[in-house]
Amino acid sequence: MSILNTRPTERRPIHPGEMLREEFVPEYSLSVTTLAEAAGVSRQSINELLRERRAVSPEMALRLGKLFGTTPEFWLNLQRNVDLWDATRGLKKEIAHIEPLQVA
Amino acid sequence: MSILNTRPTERRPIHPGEMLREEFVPEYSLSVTTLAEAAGVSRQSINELLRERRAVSPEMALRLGKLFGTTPEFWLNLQRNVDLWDATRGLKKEIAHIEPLQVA
DNA sequence: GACACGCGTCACGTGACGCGTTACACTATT
DNA sequence: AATAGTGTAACGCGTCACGTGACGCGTGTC
Repeated sequence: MSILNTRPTERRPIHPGEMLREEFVPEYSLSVTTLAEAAGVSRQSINELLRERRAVSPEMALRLGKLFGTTPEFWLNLQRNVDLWDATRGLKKEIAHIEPLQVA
Repeated sequence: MSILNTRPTERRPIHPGEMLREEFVPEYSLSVTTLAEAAGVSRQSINELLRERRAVSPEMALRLGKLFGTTPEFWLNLQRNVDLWDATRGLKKEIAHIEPLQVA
C-alpha cells in the first residue's frame, strides 16, 4: 500500500464552484448577474455552478479561463478531480474486482 | 501572441479511443469482447469508445486505469484535451468577445 | 453442407445533465 | 408606493453514456 497509490483522497476535492465562489467572485467583486453577463451565459448557469449543482463544462471552462486569465484546464482539472472522487465512491467495490491485465 | 499561449493546438488531440486502439489493444492482444468483459462493461461501450464515438467517462477511466495500470487521470486528460479542442472550435468567435476582467 | 460459436456492429430505450427561458420572492433606491 | 436589480425555482429541450437485444459475418467442427 504505497503512499503513491492512495489515490482516492479522503476528502472530496474542491469543486470548481467553490473555487469560483471563494476566490474569484470576491477578488473581482462579482455578482451572479455580472459574472453571467461577462461570461456570456445565463444567470442560471452561474448560479448553479456557484452552488455546486452543476459541473464545469469545457465550454464554461473556456469562458472562465478567458475571463480570469487562467487556463481552461485549471477549471476542468478541478472538475475532473471531483468527478473521479465521486466515481470512485460509486464503483469502489466493482473496481476492486477488476484484475490488472498481463501483457500477452 | 506568445508561443506559450497558442493553446488550441492546430491538430486535434489524440482521442482516448485512438490511444486504446493503437497502443493498448495490440499490446495486450485484446478483442472488443475480452476487453469489455475484463472491464466489466458492455461490448457496446468498448466498441463505441474504440471507434471514437463516445467519450471516456470518469467511471470508464477508473476501469481502464485499473486494467492497464495507469492513472485514471491519464485517460481523462486525453478526453479533456479533445473536449477542449472541440469546444474551442464551436466557441472561437464567441470567446474572442469575452473581455478579461480587471481586478476590482 | 449444416450447424454452432464468437466476433464487431447496429438499433432502441433510459436516465442523467448542461443550458436557456420564464417566473417567482426579496431587497433597495428613488 | 413603484420600479429596478438581485438570487433562485420550475419547466422543457437536446445531448450523451450505458445496457439489452438482434443482426451479418467469419471460423470452425460434426
